[in-house]
Amino acid sequence: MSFGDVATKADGGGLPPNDGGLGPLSDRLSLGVAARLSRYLQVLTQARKMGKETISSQELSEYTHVNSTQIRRDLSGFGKFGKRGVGYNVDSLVSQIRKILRTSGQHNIALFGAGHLGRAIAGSDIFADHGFRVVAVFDQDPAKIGDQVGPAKVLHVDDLKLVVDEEDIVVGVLAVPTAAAQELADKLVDAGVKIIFNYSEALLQVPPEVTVHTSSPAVDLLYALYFYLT
Amino acid sequence: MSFGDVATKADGGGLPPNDGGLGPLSDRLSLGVAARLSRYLQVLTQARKMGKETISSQELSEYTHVNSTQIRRDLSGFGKFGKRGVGYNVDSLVSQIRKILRTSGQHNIALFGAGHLGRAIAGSDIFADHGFRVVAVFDQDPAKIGDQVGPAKVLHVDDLKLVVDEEDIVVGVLAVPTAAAQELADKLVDAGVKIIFNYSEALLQVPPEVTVHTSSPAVDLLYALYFYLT
DNA sequence: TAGATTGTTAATCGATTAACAATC
DNA sequence: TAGATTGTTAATCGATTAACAATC
Repeated sequence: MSFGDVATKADGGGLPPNDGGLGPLSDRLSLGVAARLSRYLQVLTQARKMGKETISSQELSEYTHVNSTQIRRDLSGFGKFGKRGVGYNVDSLVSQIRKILRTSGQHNIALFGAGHLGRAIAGSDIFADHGFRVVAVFDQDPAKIGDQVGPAKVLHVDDLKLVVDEEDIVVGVLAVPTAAAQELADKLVDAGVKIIFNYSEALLQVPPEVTVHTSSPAVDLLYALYFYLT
Repeated sequence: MSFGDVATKADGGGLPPNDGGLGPLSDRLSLGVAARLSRYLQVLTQARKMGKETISSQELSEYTHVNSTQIRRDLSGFGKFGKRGVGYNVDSLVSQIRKILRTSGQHNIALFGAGHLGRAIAGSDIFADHGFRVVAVFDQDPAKIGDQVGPAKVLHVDDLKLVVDEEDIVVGVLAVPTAAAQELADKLVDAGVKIIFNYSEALLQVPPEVTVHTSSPAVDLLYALYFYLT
């Protein structure tokens, strides 16, 4: 899909071969690099919360399951962030990676569904720690409208378009039953959201310019289980 | 960086050339293959629920973001599951992949945390659809003990070891605050759980024989956002 | 048949790994 | 210094992709 196309474009055909790994010429990271950098960021953010000041590629490797050589390689492509014999400064590495991923700022998200899952999401730090703010919660149940959910009040779906516009919302999170997901995805698309984070099991149909990410804990479990069983 | 040598080796190696891709000789799947097969399974399971009888590699590709050629390649390594001009039978592909992943049976899981997230997990089909059954829920809050959460009643932590033994539980899910996660992970390890699914942000320390998977929705969002922003 | 889609080949690209000099 | 860890090279392996004959 849209991701597939990105991959082919990533390092465009016949570019100058002397450009090391990732010079400033290539304006877009490869899918793999972007995914791994995001992963490092997660661990670094938490390590910082725990008061850790430096971290080695070996430690990062243990938490991310990414080979330590590759971590050093990924990072050294953008600068010499580490100190030999010491490791990487957690704070400064967080800023560097945020800069590389261009996600230094705050991003507003709209959440659909004020059930258990929606409340869990709105009340957690998981998104907040990475600069995502739940600025609006919607639910189709009229009884829930006005409820306080995390930092926001539950709004009526009819207000969606207005809020997306006003709050400059790019990401929509679907924490609703599978049966309702497609209908609400359509509304999110219609309102102008570009990224949909789907916590239902529905296989969503969206236009090509919209990216869907479906959460799949069971898939991860199956995968882990396979390696346990063999 | 051009490796002309690779080309010469491609067919030059002295190995039996007729062993297709993945004969029965290789007893363990590579990480990548196992991950992708799990992914296909998720989509197939949902497609089946929706009444779909056949699916093409192209359709699977759209939902999984895996290249369609690679899907055909992954599958053809284990047998000729598809029908040219038609696609794959959803039902039979589900069984085949389950067989390959050796996850055809039921697996019991223990859930820690009877808050919003715990209740959302216990009440959803996400795990159930893939053969995972929440057989026990634990919480440290005495007030919650005895509560009905999804299909199970909330138990006291002291019963953990007993239940893990009796119910043959291999997987533990942590849906608890970050501050409590390490302590409970220790208890799960002590009780004999081999796979921990961590929904907190804690960086868990566990012995090498235990696998930790930390859920990271924000990481996935950062990643998606990068490609939207660039 | 005619259209669609698999199974497979061949080529290229990116990931992985070991090893080690540089250096904090 | 001595120990640790980065930054980097070189080699191999697996993933990705286009293309197309086979065949339903």
